[in-house]
Amino acid sequence: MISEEEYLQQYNINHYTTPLCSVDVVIFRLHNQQLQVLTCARKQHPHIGQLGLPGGFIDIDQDKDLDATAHRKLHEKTGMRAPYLEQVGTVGNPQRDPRGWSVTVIYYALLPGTDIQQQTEDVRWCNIIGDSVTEQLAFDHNHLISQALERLRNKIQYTSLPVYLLPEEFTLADIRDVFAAILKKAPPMRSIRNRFLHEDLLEDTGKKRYGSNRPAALYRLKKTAKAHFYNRLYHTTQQE
Amino acid sequence: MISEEEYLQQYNINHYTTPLCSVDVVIFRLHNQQLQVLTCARKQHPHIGQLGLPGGFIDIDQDKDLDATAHRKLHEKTGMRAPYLEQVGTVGNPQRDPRGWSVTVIYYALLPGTDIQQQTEDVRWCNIIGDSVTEQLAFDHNHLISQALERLRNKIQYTSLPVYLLPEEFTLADIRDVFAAILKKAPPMRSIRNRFLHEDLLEDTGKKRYGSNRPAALYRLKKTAKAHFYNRLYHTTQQE
DNA sequence: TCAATAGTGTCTATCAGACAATATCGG
DNA sequence: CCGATATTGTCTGATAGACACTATTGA
Repeated sequence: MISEEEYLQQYNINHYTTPLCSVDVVIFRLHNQQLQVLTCARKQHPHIGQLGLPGGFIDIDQDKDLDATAHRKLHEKTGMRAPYLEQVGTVGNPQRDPRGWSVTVIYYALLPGTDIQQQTEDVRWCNIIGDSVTEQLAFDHNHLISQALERLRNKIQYTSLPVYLLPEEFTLADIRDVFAAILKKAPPMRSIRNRFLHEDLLEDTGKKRYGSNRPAALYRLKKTAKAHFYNRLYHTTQQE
Repeated sequence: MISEEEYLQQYNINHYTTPLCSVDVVIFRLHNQQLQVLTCARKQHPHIGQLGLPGGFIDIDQDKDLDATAHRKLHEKTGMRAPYLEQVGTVGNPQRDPRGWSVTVIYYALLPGTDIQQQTEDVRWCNIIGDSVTEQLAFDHNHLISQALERLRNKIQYTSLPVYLLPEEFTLADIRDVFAAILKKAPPMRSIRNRFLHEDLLEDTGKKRYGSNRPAALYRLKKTAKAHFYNRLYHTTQQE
């Protein structure tokens, strides 16, 4: 029996058959009331040229942990730091990648909403229709989007996540519109109001948004605010 | 530029530096009102001889997906199929394994409670004290237990999971005791009763458990019952 | 009978939601 | 003024929980 020192000295991961291991990030944003996911054209085999999620292999030298890998992928494609990033889960099987048994850790991120067309370089924002995007993505990326979306649809019902999809200043009706965009239905304004104003979560900017109606108060997330968890679900927005 | 066929033909995962990838399972049970986790002595380097979670590498030839790996590990160590198994998340960093950057997918399982000592072969049931076991486990396995336990502590507050830690027939007071064992506090019996009997989840066996007091009705999970999600938390058991 | 635990009745608190009433803008 | 949307007031319903009361066993 050899010692642990000797074992580690001799150990070479490349002598073993291990699965591929990657990280994929589902980046959501709202664009003109439409929920979108960022995709980019693949520059390498397999599925070269096809759209896919930002993601790929862990950089053994650079990434200090899995979250760092996800942050890095996000930053490479958007140049931004996301106000919300969360791990969804991990899928692994021999079919999802033609190179063999492969494992990928799924993250999702929420970016502040925007009405501005930017459409930079090689990235493309795809509309969410149903439970994924309509484009045929590389690997099982359509399915990964479904999983992230399912988490998002559940989680907005008992957390303050909707505000992370909005610009810095927003009205309560904007929150309702986030629900409508993501769930195709929204809780009544009374309920949204009760919830989001009751907690010490938002602050009134004092500013108003004007239209041809009574102006709406503009709120902003408090600097100290963390993602907030409520202890009930809405009734009107539950899936059955 | 080569074709995808050529690329795949030439592709050999062993030419790349990829992280280690494993699955670890945190198997919970209740034993005499004490929450326990199954550990086993490691038979190989690294940390040979030390206690660790059941788990290890994916069997590329045998496992059809990650869940299958988790089920296999569970079955190898317990000879049982768990009534509840769920993926918790995935951790990865260069420190957790002396062989290098490593990723592990954490699962947890709930086994029916038992008062019987079995203590077979090489496995050992460790008591949960605080947020992990007191034994010093291999790798970061104490920390993996904490993560699984945190999920369990949250999830029993809005689901029917407590029943998966009980034997086939149980009383409502047994459910309360599950809460007490896991959270060190329990919701009032009135609330447990309201919740578990209101849904179409349990059925009365007609049998009673006798003691030196009024006998308690024995219930059983309906065959058709899936894990049930309630839409509120208990108030008295929330962490703050 | 008593001790002990099971189970019920009833009232309160919290919060989602229905719905009506009122407020404030542009035009 | 009117139409539109914001905001408030008030009542109802669901359900957790407090608490007192009743039920049923063994000793």
